[in-house]
Amino acid sequence: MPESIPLTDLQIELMRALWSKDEATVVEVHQEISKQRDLAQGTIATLLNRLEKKGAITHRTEGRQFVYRALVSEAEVRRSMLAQVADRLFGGDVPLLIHQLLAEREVSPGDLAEVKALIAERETGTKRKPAK
Amino acid sequence: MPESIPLTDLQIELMRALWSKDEATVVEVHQEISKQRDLAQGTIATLLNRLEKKGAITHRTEGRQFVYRALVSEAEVRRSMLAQVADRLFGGDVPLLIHQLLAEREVSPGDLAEVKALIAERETGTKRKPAK
DNA sequence: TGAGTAATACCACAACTGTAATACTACAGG
DNA sequence: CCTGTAGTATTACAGTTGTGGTATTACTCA
Repeated sequence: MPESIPLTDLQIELMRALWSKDEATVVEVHQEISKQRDLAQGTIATLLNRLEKKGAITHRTEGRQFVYRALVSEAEVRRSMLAQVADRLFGGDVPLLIHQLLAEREVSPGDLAEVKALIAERETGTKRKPAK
Repeated sequence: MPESIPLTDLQIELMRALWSKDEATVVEVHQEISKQRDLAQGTIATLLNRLEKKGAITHRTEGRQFVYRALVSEAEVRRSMLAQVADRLFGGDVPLLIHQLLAEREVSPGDLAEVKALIAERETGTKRKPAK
């Protein structure tokens, strides 16, 4: 596991912009972010810079523009951040966490069915999880 | 909903110490934290101070000691942080989140059963969710 | 070829975090 | 009464974050 860089909210927003399109110039990221909040383009550039220094992204140069690309995948970040919350806040109690989730938000019947299917899978071992 | 103060990891650890015993002196919190990491007592005092300034905790004075108490409940923090992750990182996709959870960690059969029960509850509307 | 313009680089700044040394204060025991 | 000591307050400092102004650079088009 790549040693899981911790990301702040804003940083995650930037990463999302990159994840959503694989590669993006500063301007593109800026546009993406602008849908949510109003930051100067220079700010975005600085933030991307810092993310690069932390190893979360890279860039290549295309003409005079920088084209950024994520180095950590969305899946990795999801994994580590979720694990973080599950462990530190729920003491690893997965059912409790799921309970919280189901209790506090609208979940469509279709989604419930989906979750049930997931559980069935786990139970029958259909999708074998590598024996530890 | 009390406007959900954001907490860092260390801060959550402090809060956990308080949550676990309802009230605690600086020394007690320090002892609790010492199980995990090695911080000076003065550091703990400073951190508790800052948490108080942010409104996450209060204290009363007992003799020359401060007895701290959490103002935000563990449940509230769980709620808001989980919502945070669910929304910002999973785009609100609860099944995806649960999938991640089940895929990445050991879940006992008992826990699976528990989760199934939760879902059944939701489905039958035992705990009625207000029709949207 | 010169000027406008679009990009990035560089620098600044305040707030917050992690961490602790040091100073101050008040009680307990002699 | 004086002093050790246990406890809190004050101050410090470096690193990170959020934010943006200003300087540079390098195309593009007349």
